[in-house]
Amino acid sequence: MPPQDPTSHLLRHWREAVPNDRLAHLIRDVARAQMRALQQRLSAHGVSFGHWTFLRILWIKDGLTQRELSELAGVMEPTTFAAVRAMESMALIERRQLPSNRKNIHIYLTPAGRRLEKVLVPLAEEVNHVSVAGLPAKSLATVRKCLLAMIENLAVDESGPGDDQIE
Amino acid sequence: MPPQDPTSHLLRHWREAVPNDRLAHLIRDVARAQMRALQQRLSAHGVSFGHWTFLRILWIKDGLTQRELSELAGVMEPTTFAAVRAMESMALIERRQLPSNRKNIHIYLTPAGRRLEKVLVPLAEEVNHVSVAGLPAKSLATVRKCLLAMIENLAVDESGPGDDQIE
DNA sequence: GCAATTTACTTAGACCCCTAAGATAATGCA
DNA sequence: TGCATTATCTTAGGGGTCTAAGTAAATTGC
Repeated sequence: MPPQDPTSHLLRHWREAVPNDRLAHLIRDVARAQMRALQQRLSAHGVSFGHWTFLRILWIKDGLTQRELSELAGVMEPTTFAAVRAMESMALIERRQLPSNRKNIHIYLTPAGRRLEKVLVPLAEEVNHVSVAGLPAKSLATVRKCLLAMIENLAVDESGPGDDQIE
Repeated sequence: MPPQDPTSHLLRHWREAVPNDRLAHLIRDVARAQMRALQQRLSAHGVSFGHWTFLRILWIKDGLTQRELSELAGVMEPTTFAAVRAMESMALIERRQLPSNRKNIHIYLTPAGRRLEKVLVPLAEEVNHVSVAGLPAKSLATVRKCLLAMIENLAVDESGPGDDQIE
């Protein structure tokens, strides 16, 4: 029985042929493996990974506009739009227009959406826990610091050439 | 002029509201930022990010079957199939059946596909270079080690419950 | 007050990745 | 040999993400 799951392929791949270079691929593969692990757990509750991203934000504060939600999630608006539409049809959220502004659409959790917090958050914590098992806190602090620095470096790269912003 | 690029959103997001937890999201965001950075550079040469993944492997060794290519890339076969079909239509690769086996399809680089190596590899190296700028080699070694351990942890999680393999 | 600009949501289309299932060739075994 | 099993490629369909462009409301500036 050959291992069917993608993460096993990944594992052999990295064990057998790690070029000293190509940190990017390693990061990407970890991201995918983590996503799959969470997705698998979420699906038992009828929630997709994409919804999780937005629910997390809404549990902290709802009533945000789609634009605000997009910024907080770090995705473009069409992505948010699609997720919001799907979650609305699942009755996890509601979209309301306030009389003060007919353009902005505010997203509110329904009771069902709010209830999911207690169910879903432990699943994410479990994935986090599983994935860092056996790793010293000090190393993880280094990982966090490096990843954050990489995001900063890449943000400069992305916005840098072309439009030099006034910061 | 509000910053339009997603990485800037990400950056503010992580600077302003880093929960001590949620390493997963950080990893995911770095992966996306890196992918965007490379994609942007590749697109100048008419190559998509998906093609890059497979070209990298084929530059090292071509003539692989789609199955083998999938394993090495760490993706499922339909993903490989779509990429291979696209690259064939771009004349970067050729698909050949050997007389010994009419089921297996072997993927070979065309001269055009092979030539891209010299053009594209430096772009990936540049992204790597940009993203780790200013980070000490020792920290990066820790990052690499942790990420590899995380892949192992997640692979166990994914294949573990259900079918206990004989290893 | 109204035209021009900006902002926010939406649509359309593309790419990457997955799962599930279909088609066909190769292999194993009675 | 011939049937059952397995392996490989393929198709279908869906989710998540992006860019580019369309629509409509709000704001700005004359």
